[in-house]
Amino acid sequence: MPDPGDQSRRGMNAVTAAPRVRFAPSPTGYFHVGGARTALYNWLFVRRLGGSFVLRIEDTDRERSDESWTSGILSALEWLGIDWDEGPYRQSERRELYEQAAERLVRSGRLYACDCSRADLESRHPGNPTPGYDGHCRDRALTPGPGRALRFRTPDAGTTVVHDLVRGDVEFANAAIEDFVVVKSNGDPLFVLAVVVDDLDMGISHVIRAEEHLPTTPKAILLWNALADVPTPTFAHLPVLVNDKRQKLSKRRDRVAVEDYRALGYLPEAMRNYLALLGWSPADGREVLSLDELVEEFRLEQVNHSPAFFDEKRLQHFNGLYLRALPLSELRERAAPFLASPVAPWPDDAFDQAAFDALAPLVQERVATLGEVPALVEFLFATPFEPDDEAFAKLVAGDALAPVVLGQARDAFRSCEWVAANLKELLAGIAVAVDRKLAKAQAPVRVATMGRAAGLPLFESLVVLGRDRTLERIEAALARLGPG
RNA sequence: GCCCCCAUCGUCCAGCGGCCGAGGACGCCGCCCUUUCAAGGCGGUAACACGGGUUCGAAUCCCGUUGGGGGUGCCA
Repeated sequence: MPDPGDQSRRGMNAVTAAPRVRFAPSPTGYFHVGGARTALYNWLFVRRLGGSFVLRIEDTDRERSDESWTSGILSALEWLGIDWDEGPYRQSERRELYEQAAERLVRSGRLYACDCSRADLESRHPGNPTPGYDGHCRDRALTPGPGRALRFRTPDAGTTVVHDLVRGDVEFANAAIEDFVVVKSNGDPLFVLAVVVDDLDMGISHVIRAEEHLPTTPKAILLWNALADVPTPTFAHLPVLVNDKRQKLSKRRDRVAVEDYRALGYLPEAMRNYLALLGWSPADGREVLSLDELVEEFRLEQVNHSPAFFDEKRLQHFNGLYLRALPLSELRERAAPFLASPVAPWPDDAFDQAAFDALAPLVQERVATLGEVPALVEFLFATPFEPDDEAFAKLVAGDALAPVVLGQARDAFRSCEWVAANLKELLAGIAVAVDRKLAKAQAPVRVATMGRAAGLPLFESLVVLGRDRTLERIEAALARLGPG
């Protein structure tokens, strides 16, 4: 009998044939960036080699899985531009395959029935915090049936080696691998069985997934070799993504849903670029790479070994780069959803595309995400217009010269030619008159007309705002200051 | 507890025995530019966890320690 851990046949597959990979998320929560990176690495790997990307939904846990999570995963993948060649397959629809495999393994003696409850184990090993299964039912020859789980009879000796493209060979002593459950006592197949049966059935050549799966891989290999006489897939275990406490990203604890970033106005190409660089970098050190360049340069063998922190600041940097590189027409299209209901802080009929377009170039170089766009142009569309209280208090009400500046600006703006250079020149003159730098003199005018202490360049903005509204707002500010 | 993985600036990466008195990027700080804010330019800050080996020579190889992480009894 061959050593079940024997891997000598490995390497015969997928060397010349096109690789087949699978991305296999479980629909038990929103899709987070760690899953997105795993999907991306699978995708990059297989695209250059002309292979196939299979999408498989691992929903064997009926308690925790939900179809709504599945649709979220699919739309997030689409948004990122990660397309699939097959699927999505659902493990919940493939149950028969797992049952057949389990039957075969029972017949060949690799699986045995077990009726030990958790309490039984505890009573046999009181106080033992975490022992593995003790093999109690191994030789009891129980008949499989309801109320009895199916366990895999693991070898007592020898070693199972995981050949990993990222980590090299990782060895596990078979003696340390307990007889693990493969089918629950209620008949449901467990993840480890379903995955192996599917990978086998789908002809998967490379299993590229997060490092958290590495410890269960020897079990999968044992199972695989018990089921079929074909080489196991090649494995690649990617370093996990961690939070600021260096713990694995968790759906419950950490707010890192791909959908959230989309809603905040991150571009998929920026997200992709950033994600690709989380755990890998091209040989030449470039950091901004197009999709084609990523496909061309990406190598699993170059993937880092240590966990990476998802740094939103850095993502933001990449997003800004991509945003600024967009042609204006494209920026306009991408920004559109953020300028309309339900996102925009103004009614749809208050929006004026031409006004936005006029300021778009100035907007473009000031935002890191599309979500920041509305705030910059809100002064054009907000109805009614209300200056920010804090800014008004500080830069208008709190400035003894503000009434003078505002009053003179109103007078000067009343009849001049309405172009930016003119407005600037007029206000510069007022600045001189009140003995101030232009930078400080423009502050009260900015707050009165644009509502905020900082934002787009003042004069260009006023040109688009128009003379009437500009004068109205200055009057309103003066009125608010009251007489004297 | 046991098994496994990992270990270079705060963060993400480069480094695969001499080119390293450690390089790039983000962040942070300063300066310049400037109608605010950005963007941009320039400069600065800051790391090989520790201890043993191996070697003429170690961030790079080996061992150990420490630290971090992951997995672990019918989740995936």
